[in-house]
Amino acid sequence: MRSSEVTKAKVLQEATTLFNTKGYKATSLSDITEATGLTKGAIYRHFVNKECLEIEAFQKMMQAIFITLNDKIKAEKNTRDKLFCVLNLYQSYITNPFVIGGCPLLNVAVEVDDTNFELKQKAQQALTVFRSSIERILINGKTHKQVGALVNEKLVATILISTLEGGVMMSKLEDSNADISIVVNHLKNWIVSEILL
Amino acid sequence: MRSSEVTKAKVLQEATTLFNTKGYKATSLSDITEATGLTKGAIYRHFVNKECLEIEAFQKMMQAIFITLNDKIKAEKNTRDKLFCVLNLYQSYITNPFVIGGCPLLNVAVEVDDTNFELKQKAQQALTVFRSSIERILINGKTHKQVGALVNEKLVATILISTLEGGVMMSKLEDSNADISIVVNHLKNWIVSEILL
DNA sequence: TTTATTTGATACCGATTGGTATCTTTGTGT
DNA sequence: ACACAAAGATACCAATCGGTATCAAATAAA
Repeated sequence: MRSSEVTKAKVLQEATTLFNTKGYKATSLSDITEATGLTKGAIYRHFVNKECLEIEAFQKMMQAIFITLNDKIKAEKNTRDKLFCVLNLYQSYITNPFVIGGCPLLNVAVEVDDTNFELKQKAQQALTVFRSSIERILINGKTHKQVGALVNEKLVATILISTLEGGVMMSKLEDSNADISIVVNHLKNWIVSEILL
Repeated sequence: MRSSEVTKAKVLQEATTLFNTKGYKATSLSDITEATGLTKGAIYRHFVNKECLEIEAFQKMMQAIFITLNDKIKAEKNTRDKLFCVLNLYQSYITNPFVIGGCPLLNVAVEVDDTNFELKQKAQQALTVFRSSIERILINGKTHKQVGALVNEKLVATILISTLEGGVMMSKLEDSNADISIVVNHLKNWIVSEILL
């Protein structure tokens, strides 16, 4: 790894953490220079402006999450355990912060408005990717006779994501893992009793 | 109403909208002076600093929502319709923006960190109030034999809030009411089939 | 009507924002 | 070892931030 790539990676790493905890707009360049020990000149050598850094950081974060999640999904054999990987991911946002600051998708989705056009677009794409990977599990589950044929996979994906995102929001606000645990437990029961065969 | 009260109310009104759409930190004093047509001097006559304005605006917004919601709940006779009032409130965040910018509780919960101590505390209190008003509906429903005796009202309240908040987040991100409609419809079915007698 | 108080406007403050031009240093290929 | 390009540091920029001291106008009390 070239030294410049190390620098860029360090900037992305620190910026990612700051963006996901303080917020994108609320994180200043000086926050990033302070965290990295670098100067503004060094940072702007690798990113044309702050908006590009924001987008790259978000993309890199979501990519890392998706890759990790997909690996875990692939490692499981049956539909139930594959779906549980998704629940465990959200549980981990609170209990075992893979990336501190909660769910990056939730954070961006709530922060952006119509002035952050590109970042919002990236968040929309991330949601689409996430959605379809859940739907794919369910569709594959149907072909393997593990999921009820009448199950609406779009509906299930929406309910899973919305409930989990809300659970993360509540747990983060309360500084407690009670809510996300309740949510995950409830969804597990729901999956077993209503989705799976 | 004294003229100074009119001014303060106008500032709170415009600030509320801006905070709930752009975000609290992202809304500057000049945004507010521009929206109200007033000057900084006039605003700081009524609010000691921006943080106090943020807190008062959030409090006023949540109070208005709770009062409206409670009125609608009281106007309904049975448990089912009372619970549906809560669902309709969240549906309205998207379809009939009582206050534009989505759910104020969600917005604050996601934006605040440990540096916004007081605002976070107010959001926590709002969640507690909201939670217990749902639990109260369920407890009253039990005494009137409309809710199953085995129903865990804390769990139900958590599931309802988390799912609805997540639904608002998704619908706002997608600029569509598809997700919140799916969520509300699903929760209505759940309430009828699993909660009510 | 005169006086006193409140309310809002103006002009300013230091600090910080994102961003850039320039210089020095570092590393690399020959 | 030398030349050249890439990377990072320094110093600056205009614009904006939240906040305030002061002044004028409007209102209320006398």
